[in-house]
Amino acid sequence: MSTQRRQAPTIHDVAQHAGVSSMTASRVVNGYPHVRPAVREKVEEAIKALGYRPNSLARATRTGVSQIGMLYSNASSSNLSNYLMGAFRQASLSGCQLLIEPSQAHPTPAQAVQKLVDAGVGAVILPPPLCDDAAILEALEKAGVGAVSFATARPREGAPAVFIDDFEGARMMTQHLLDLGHVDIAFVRGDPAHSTAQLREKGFRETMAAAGLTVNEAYVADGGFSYRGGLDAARHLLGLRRRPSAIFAANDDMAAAISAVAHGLGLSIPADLSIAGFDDTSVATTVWPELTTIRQPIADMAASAVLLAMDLARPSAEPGGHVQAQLQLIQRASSAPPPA
Amino acid sequence: MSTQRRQAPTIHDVAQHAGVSSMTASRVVNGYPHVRPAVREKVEEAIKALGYRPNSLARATRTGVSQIGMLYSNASSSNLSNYLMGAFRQASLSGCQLLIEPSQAHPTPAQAVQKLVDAGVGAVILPPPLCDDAAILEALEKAGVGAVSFATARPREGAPAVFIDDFEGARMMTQHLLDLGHVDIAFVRGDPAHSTAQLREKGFRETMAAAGLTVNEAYVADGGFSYRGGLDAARHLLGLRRRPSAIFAANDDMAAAISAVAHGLGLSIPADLSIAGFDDTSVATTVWPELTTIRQPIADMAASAVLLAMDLARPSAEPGGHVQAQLQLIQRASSAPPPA
DNA sequence: CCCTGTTATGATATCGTTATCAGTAACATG
DNA sequence: CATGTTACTGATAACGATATCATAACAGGG
Repeated sequence: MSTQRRQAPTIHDVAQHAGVSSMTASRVVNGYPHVRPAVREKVEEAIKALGYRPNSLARATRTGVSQIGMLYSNASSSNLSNYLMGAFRQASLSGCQLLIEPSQAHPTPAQAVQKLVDAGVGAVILPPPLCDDAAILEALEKAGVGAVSFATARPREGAPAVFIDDFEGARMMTQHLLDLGHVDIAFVRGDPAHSTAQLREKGFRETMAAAGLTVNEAYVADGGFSYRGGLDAARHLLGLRRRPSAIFAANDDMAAAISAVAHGLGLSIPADLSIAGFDDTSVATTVWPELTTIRQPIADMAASAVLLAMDLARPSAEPGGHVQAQLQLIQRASSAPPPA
Repeated sequence: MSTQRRQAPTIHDVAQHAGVSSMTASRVVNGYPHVRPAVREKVEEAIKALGYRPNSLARATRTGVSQIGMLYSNASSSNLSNYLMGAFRQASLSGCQLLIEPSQAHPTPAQAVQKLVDAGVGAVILPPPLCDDAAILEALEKAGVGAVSFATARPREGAPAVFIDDFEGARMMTQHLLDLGHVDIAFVRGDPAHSTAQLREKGFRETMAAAGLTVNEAYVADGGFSYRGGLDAARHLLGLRRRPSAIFAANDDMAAAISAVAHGLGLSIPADLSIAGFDDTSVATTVWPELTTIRQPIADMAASAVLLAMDLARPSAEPGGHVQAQLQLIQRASSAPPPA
């Protein structure tokens, strides 16, 4: 019978409790100036006492923050949950409404963008490869809708973007394998059409060179970023007379495929072969042993993208900044020193 | 310079355009009765002409729909993006605010729930195994906060729940393999502590029995729902003197592991061995060949859960209903008739 | 003392929507 | 014809928050 639902306290309750007007309470909540320290403290106590939390929906109606459009493509599907999670969490906090649109649900990406524009969004977030699509960017500019590039390999000057340093990530992983003592390191590259793939390969090659090692070209295989391609690459690399002691794949899907082939050949991971991936998608912790990989803070990046998009949606839209996310080397069980 | 941002039309614009009051327009938008057909039509034309879309945030402030809490656990991580996507999309449409909380970020799940209660949510959505946790349910009832069970194997009477029929899913898949002509069908079961795992095994056994086949107990292996467990199960099953012609794994992770082992043994899939999974998680389309599996409409289920939770959060909360989602057999390249 | 300016606070209007209630018109009933 | 009883419609007031403007208090300069 104790089903009395606690009504969430409003800013008026806080104001009354503190003996001030709701406007003053609002100023305290938002950290605005022109409030005497004594009053500020009194309001803060009231907030604490009542457990007040601002209602971001109501706030948004008044401040008029418009809707933010967000596209997603199947390509990033393995990281999709993190992408969505980070974006939605931030949207909730900031009280903005997120319209998500799967770009593959439309004949062309441009139509997906158009749908969002028609829905009245104030800005859109574009993941690759849409963020590098000149036609889409032009259409958005024409409609007066700002765009935030997400995880683009080539941030545009003067346009807001959130991205990682693929080169640096590949460098970190290559260095990790070198530090373990590996010398015969193979690389499975992604789809060379993606600038991301090029940067990762460059990071690998330059780090090897910096260590004074020459890259054996037989040790560089194409994997096209897919599991299927990874299978083929692994069969080639592990069938060589002189096997590499470590394989660095440009993404986790390919690394998982390499793991499968290695298992099949009776190789023990990581005792006989070290494997490294990139992205830290769910497959990295699904396969056994779990993959050493490079994690991108996708959720944080998505949250940043939402904030940038909200800035962009304001009438006083400034060019907006760039946010570069920090990468992290996640060392798991798939990498170890080479066999003696 | 064409940066004029289109102000989204409001219901007042619609009303003015149609020559009625905004209240009448609101009634039309919400499908309420007591509007003359002629007027209704006029308003609908205005809506179309102006491209009006209701502002769900503003709507929510007035209707006072509170926040909905949503927990998630790593267990369902492979379907996490669909879970989040469906929930957030519905929350956006309904203008409710979703607070998501990773249960593994707290020492005990009960603390995660408490955090949501303290935040003032009107109801929470509980995925397994939390939805079957008596202590948590009791704590929620005490706090006067309703709970919606998500994907529970045992929907509680009188409590809202969204679920699938695991038995039926296993039956569908087993029947699919039988229809292809398989007789020697092996089964890799999940963690027997999960009621889901039990139901799936039961579905397999009863369908085999219904076809007049006795299940060879050597063909039933434990996989514990993990890739690692799937590897062991596959080594056992594929090492038998008389190999099964098809293996049905109780989830996709285990099926992927079976695929990896089969590749290693030089078996061709599906020519030499058919493999079937369950859940249709991302790994099902990552591995090659892609897995035949059972898809749960997780996104739709999550959307239903949000709607149930919103009903529950209303002061006039009714016991709330049960929603059983439809399963779908997804036939991909990993299953085919047995070798001649 | 007035004048001007700054800082702190509150009153009021407003965001886009819906709940509530009052009012009108039409129609049926006695 | 008087009198309900409906079906319809709109005016007004909320929801919870902030923007804007007005006001009060106090300071310093003339």
